[in-house]
Amino acid sequence: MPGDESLPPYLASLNPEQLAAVRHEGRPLLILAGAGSGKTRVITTKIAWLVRERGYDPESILAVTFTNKAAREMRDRAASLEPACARAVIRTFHSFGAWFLRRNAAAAGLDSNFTIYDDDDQATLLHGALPQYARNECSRIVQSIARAKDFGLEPDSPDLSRAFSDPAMRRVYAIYEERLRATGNVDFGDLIRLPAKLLSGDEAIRRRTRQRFRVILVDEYQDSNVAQFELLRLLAGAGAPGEGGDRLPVPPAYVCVVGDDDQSIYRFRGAEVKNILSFPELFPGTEIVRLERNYRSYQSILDVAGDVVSHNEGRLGKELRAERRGGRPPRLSLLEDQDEETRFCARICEERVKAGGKWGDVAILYRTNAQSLSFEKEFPRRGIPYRIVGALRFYDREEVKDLLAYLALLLNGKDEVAFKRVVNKPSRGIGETSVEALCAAALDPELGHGGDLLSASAAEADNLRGRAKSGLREFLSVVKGLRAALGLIAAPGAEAAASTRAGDEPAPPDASTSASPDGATRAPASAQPEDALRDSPPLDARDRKKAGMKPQGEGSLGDVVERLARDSGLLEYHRGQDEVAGTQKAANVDELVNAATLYPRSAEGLAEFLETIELDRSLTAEESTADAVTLITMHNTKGLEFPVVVATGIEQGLFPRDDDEGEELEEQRRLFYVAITRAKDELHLTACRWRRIHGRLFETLPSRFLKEIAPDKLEFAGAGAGGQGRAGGSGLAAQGGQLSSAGRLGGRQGAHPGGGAGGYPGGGAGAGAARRPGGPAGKAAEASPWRAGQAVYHEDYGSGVIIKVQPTPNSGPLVVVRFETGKQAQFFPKFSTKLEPLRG
DNA sequence: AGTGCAACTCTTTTT
DNA sequence: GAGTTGCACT
Repeated sequence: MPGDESLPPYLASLNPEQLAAVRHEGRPLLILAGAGSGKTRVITTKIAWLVRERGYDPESILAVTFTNKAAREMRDRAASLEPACARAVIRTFHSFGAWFLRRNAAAAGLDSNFTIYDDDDQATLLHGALPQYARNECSRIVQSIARAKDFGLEPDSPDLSRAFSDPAMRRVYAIYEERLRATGNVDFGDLIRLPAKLLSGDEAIRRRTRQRFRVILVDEYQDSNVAQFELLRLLAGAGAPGEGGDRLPVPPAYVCVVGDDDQSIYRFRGAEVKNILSFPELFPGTEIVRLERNYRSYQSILDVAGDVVSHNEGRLGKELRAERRGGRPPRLSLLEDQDEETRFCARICEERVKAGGKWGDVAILYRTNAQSLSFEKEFPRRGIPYRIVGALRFYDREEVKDLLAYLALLLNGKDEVAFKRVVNKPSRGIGETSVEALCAAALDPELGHGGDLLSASAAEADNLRGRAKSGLREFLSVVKGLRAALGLIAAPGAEAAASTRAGDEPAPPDASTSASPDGATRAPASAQPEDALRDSPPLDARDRKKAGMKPQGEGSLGDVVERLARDSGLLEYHRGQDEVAGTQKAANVDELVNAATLYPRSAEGLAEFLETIELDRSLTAEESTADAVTLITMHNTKGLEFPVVVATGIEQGLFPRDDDEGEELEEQRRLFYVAITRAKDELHLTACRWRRIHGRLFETLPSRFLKEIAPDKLEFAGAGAGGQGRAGGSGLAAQGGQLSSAGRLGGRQGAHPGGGAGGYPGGGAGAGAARRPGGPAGKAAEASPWRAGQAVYHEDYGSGVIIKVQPTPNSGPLVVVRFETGKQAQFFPKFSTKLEPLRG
């Protein structure tokens, strides 16, 4: 639109494409927003514009993102443009799903106080149902089940093979589902799948929902999976070729999705790039706006990013142009090993600060979390403050999870996973046998406990022996006291706290909702009122803190958690552990108590507290504002930017992995693209010649991605081993040539055992020879029987074939063998007597 | 039932 | 290297 009118200030600074995206309305809109193109600004401004200029009720606007952080930022920024936007529903996909299910719990067959199982809980649940599968097998199966749910597949879906290769898994999936439904809880996949099921199966809910949400915005759309697409389609009431065309008297909602196909990096979690690639076909009449002006990086950095991603096929096509011309080319440093890489990174941080910058200007990026370790060791030594994003999660700690499990059990006595976790914690003499008996009793239809383990425990306690019996009684009395404190059951000798369930319909006198002999009541399974969806969304902990909210009245949830820590004996137990092991467990317990003080002391407060934690597990105690270097995985950097970025470990075998090919390889390339485009001013890339993986040393080559960059767009810094300086400072093109040949080798590493060092321009003959006792690499390689493709025989496993060979510094080659049985194993032929090569 | 030791698997990436 | 599992012993 031409600037022929005077724009209100909040629109005036937008560029023409951004303005067009903001002021678009009507048909579906796809905004292709390149990295750093002001995407969040466009979405938030668009929300404000719809409310202000187009008269939309903020509550009729639904905006979904993929991370809690993005949702928070979007909420804050929209509200700062237009205060009424605070009433819009701006959430992550999963948090929206939870919100929706709580309001339609009965129809979905759930407890309204359901909790959300993480992958660990899922594995525990499955292991309980099918003990013949080992615990770690259960973890893997459960991952596949999650994947199936991402694809929107049910146990009886015909194309379930998309998630499982083993047909026996169909039954396992079905059993898992049955067991999960018995707990009344959900897993992450359910948060998407169940709302979609409700919407497609229940016309009243569908109508109500569509009447409410007239605008649907999706951020990071390239990361959506099949189930999320389904949900979007049902919410919108459009884009359904065929079946979605129901006869509701509600026109389709206005749908606007924003994304960047080049930044799709969650395929492993079920994300479908196809969703964004084919959006225009799935939502007929779609209009596309491209945001290609990058306000973040120098052109020199974008050039590199562009080179890399141009090697992918199947893109919508987009070229980022920097508003900041020029800049120094990114620098590639080929280093000897991880220690040198660590020191290299430290030096970059130190130099930045010496030059007047801040620690916080620098981010160190890596592919896997394990790589953070060497930085964590070295940085404190050198006095470099750092912050690790994503790892070391507070809520994953043993002691914290124990307390959370107790809390979940208070809300829902059918929570088998929580029950098993805490019934004997600290040790009360209740062994596995007793626990299994109690679970069986709870699920036995004849006994009528309806899966409620607390009720079953109370009834069965007498059938246990000695210590188990008294221990269980003890446990039950702790639980009972806490339930009373929450107002879930009438407190003995106190005023009926049950009536303080604020804001909810009064609990019906329906006898079926009251099961436990100790008087525990389950949440009422009553129908939801028509306008249930009118509730404004609950605030999360950060919002609460910011608003200085403290629960009024009769104390906070913190009191309950504190009492739980004391009564259960866990606090005392952990104090003891801390003394023995020098840990901080008791302090973590305090921390959790502290977090809970922001919530009211009620069943609702507790459910909200748990949900916040379950959905935002990255939440650290306090977003520290201290100036510190950021240590972060490449995945976690999406949406962030830093003046200085060091992307480490750009090595073949690590990034990409040797077995990455096809779609997966393209995804890794996109991940590299994301990493590169985080840098505003300065970008460094590092690759080590020796890399320690699983505590073992491997010789590596620079990543094949590096040779995809035109040599003149990178600056090369040599190996610099022992501070010897750069390798051949002249002729970048020549070095690029060497690198290219390295890349070729890298792609076929298995066929060139011991020949890896050729990729390192700075390596020099001396250093290389010293590390290869066998003399010239080529010769040694030809003499060796350990080559990929070689047939072998193993005393225990039979015959197989070598699929990969990795040189190591001291142990000779490491060979990976796939046996005819399908088993895969690695050996050091130097040490193993059981493996021998077969003559072809 | 709980402890201690040896062996084994695993690694991407996260809502 | 780490975390977990399985087994034997107390």
